[in-house]
Amino acid sequence: MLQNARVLRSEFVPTELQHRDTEQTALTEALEPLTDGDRADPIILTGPTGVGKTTLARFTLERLEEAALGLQTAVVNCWQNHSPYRTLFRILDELGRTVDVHRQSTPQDVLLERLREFDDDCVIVLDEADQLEDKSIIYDLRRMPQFTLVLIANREQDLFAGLDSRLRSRLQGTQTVRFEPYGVDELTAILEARADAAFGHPEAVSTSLLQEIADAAAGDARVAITMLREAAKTADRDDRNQLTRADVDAAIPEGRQTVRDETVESLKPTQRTLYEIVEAYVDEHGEPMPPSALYDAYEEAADDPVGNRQVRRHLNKLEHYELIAIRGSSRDRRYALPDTDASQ
DNA sequence: CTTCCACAGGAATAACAGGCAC
DNA sequence: GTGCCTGTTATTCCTGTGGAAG
Repeated sequence: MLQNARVLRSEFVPTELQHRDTEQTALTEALEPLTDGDRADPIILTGPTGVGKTTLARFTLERLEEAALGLQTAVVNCWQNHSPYRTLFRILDELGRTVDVHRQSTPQDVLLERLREFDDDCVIVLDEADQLEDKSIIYDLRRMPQFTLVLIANREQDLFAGLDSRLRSRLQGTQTVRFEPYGVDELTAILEARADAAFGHPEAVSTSLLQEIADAAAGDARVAITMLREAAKTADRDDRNQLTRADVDAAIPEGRQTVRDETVESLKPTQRTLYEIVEAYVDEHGEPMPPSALYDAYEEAADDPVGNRQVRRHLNKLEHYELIAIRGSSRDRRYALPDTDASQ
């Protein structure tokens, strides 16, 4: 039944965006000067996950590249490239300027120098910019006149946290486009469009089933599309050309799990061990985990355990990735799972 | 009130791995 | 190969915090 599975990938950029008109207009207008060869001011996109921030940025850049000849773009995910070095490397990579830059043995200063020498107009999108380990590279990039910055973050305050005060005051004046979670109807419409493109025939899935998925996804399009993909995979495997309620009901928890697994996959072994320990403890006891129990369990589980301090560093990373939640200070510190509450 | 304890997290430093020049 | 860069991860040492025990 799957005619075009590609459109069910969450990173797929559709040819038409739905329910993001005001955001789209705002971003397009902010980048307008580039079509005349001028530099545009930085712009910030904020909102929870799965509301189309990244998709809109990519979508808009594609249009812009058609309108402004010679304009270059670089989209970098700072979650996956959180060290300053990696981020700079990725930007150069996106711009095709890594030819004579050798991984690992080229100092960060040289990467910055390469960027400084770059002489075409260019839009740099820092996706998940709040995850940057060292945000001073935002400052460095901003000072280079050929670059226009688009900063994407879940919450504006996370982006500003850890920013140099000079830069903060400058960025505070910049335009922010805020994305709200999709409503059930909006999400259903998005799913409908994807379903039509993915399955050659319109009766493959009923609107009410899509509505059910949209409702379960709580405004997160990435989760919703993943759920639809899981359901489609099941039907495809059984060689059916229609999605059943059973497919959908099974896909709802699966889709959620898949999204989480994708994150856990990218963790380093130590981090994954720690995450699994916290997850297992909370599952079993139904309450957050106290530090001593966590350290003991970790030393038990790891074959070559890392030191106390390093464990804490990894736990902070996990919190950053929103895989665990850290509550309380000093004595009553507890490690929990983040509340999957989408009402923010 | 002082002391102790469990814990957090900063700073300096070391160990390591990839890549380059020789 | 050796030596020398680099970024990354881990260790060691340290100071600070806040509740509990004395």
